[in-house]
Amino acid sequence: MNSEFNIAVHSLVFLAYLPTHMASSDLLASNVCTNPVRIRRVMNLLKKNGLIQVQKGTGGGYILNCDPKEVTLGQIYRITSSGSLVSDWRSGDPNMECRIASQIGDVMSQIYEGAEISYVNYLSQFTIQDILDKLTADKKQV
Amino acid sequence: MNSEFNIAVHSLVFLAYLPTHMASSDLLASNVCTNPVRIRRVMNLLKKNGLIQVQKGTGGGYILNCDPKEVTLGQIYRITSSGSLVSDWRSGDPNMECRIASQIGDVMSQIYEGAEISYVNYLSQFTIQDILDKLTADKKQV
DNA sequence: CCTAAATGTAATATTTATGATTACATTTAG
DNA sequence: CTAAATGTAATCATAAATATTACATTTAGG
Repeated sequence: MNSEFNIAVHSLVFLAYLPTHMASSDLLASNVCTNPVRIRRVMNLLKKNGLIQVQKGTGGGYILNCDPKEVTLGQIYRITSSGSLVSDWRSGDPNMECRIASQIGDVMSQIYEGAEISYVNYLSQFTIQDILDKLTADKKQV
Repeated sequence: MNSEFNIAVHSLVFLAYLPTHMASSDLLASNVCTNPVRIRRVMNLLKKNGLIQVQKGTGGGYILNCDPKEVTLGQIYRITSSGSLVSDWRSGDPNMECRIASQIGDVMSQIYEGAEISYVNYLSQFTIQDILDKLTADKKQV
């Protein structure tokens, strides 16, 4: 899987952590440890889905536009990475005579479709706020 | 995800389809549409886990050594592709000051661990025989 | 009105991952 | 003894992922 899902979750958690602060792509990039262009591309997806607001020009950047308790990792996955579980390599070949070789590609695709649904369901049990809470919980003193 | 899981499933279904036939890596490779070296590597994993028997030398090859009604895609996934769901790219960096950036890699890893478990559970509902049945079921006449 | 700082986005380069090929040692039936 | 098979390492080729560069556009503020 590519890592845009990670970038989206990280960025949203960051924005939820500083909800009044306008964060630039440079700031997000250095926190996430990637480059600003990737951040802008991912943020653009999140904007199109209404999860953040964007301010262009001087002093601009990104700010949260959703309730972190309501947005789940399942939603974010669907926005950034839908279909990524499906193997792009298919065994066999539809043009072959053999019933196994000619059809198994389709059968495996169906199974991956189901896996995708089960994966989204799993991710939907976590909200942005859940992740933020894990990160800001005070640690036991040693 | 890499495609060794697909190759393993396809090969096992093929062997289950011809349970008395010794299939060479060349034969499997041409049915799966890949090269014999990959087949042998994957078959070797399956052999180590007792799912097939191998006969070296002239006239050798692979033959099923399990009950296709008992072996699930979950088991096969664990053999060939365990951990492949975990994104190898980590956002943030443990050495940074920021609590988000320094810890989110670990938190996301935990989530991927859980996803892996849920994925294996999903795959465990399908057996080799289930796949074979889908492929050999007679189609409606048109 | 100008400038500096920001996003949007395309094009390109670099790096990493995946898959294919080649080569050869080993095994074994006949 | 030979031919046909597996096991496996090394190398090559291709594809995918990520980073960089470049530049058009937007906009706050002097």
